Amino acid sequence: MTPPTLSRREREIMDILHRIQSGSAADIRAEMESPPSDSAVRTILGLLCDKGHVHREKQGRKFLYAPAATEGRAKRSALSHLSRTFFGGRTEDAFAFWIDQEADQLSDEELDRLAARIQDARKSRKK
Amino acid sequence: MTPPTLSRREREIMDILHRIQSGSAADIRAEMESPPSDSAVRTILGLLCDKGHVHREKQGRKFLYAPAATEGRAKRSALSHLSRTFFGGRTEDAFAFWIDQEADQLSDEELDRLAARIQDARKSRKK
DNA sequence: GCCCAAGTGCTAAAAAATTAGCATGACGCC
DNA sequence: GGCGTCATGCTAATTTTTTAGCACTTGGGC
Repeated sequence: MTPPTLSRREREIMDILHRIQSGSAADIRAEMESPPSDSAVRTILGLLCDKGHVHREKQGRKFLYAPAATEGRAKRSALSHLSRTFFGGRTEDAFAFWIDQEADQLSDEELDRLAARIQDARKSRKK
Repeated sequence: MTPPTLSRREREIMDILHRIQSGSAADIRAEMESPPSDSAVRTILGLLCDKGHVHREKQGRKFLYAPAATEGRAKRSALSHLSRTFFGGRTEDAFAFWIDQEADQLSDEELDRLAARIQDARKSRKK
């Protein structure tokens, strides 16, 4: 579908950024598995800024980097891509699969909260 | 976390393969946005086979390519990566966000089925 | 003000990915 | 069997990514 537009390292960094929300070049480098040099990381960060995927602002002496898209937007996009790729876009199927997978790890309370939330969503929408 | 091990085109092809389940080199090429030459596609497919991500078997005159991992395993892995990247691995948070996002698009029946499935899962585990 | 440390971007080299061209092998048809 | 078509896998060239080195800037302490 929409072709991946990010290189390997670029994607790795975007993932980290989504995970940690924001951080300095050094913070990001610290999260990489086999980090290249400092300057290599900054080069990629620069590219991501150019492409508009990352926003940065001066924070004292250093830069603070963060995903340019709002958190909600990024989440929606990731969820939607996953749903299309693995479940033909059928959200219910995706949910169902996930629930079956995760049920073992969740407590009764968590499951109850989830079920309740579904009912809430059901009511509060429509109209 | 675990660094992306696939290049741009490799990932694009893996996504397509997960989407269409299996297909010939030509089928896969047809799904790409700006497809390169035939042989370029086959080269990448070959690499993916070498790396063990793709399985292929002779189907008459041509090859049929498919993801090497079982469908369930691939789905679990994708879901888990997403949950860790965007929700700190807190599955309940991920669910909750998704439900809120999708509730509008789902019918009452679908929501009910989902809620029911949660309760089923809750009962059928623990023992 | 002067220095040190931390942080930066640029540049160019190395490595990896992407690509097309081409020669080869299999299949079906006449 | 001979021929054309389709599909394949190499090979080698091009393009993109990834990388480190280095010189420059900024801020804080003394």
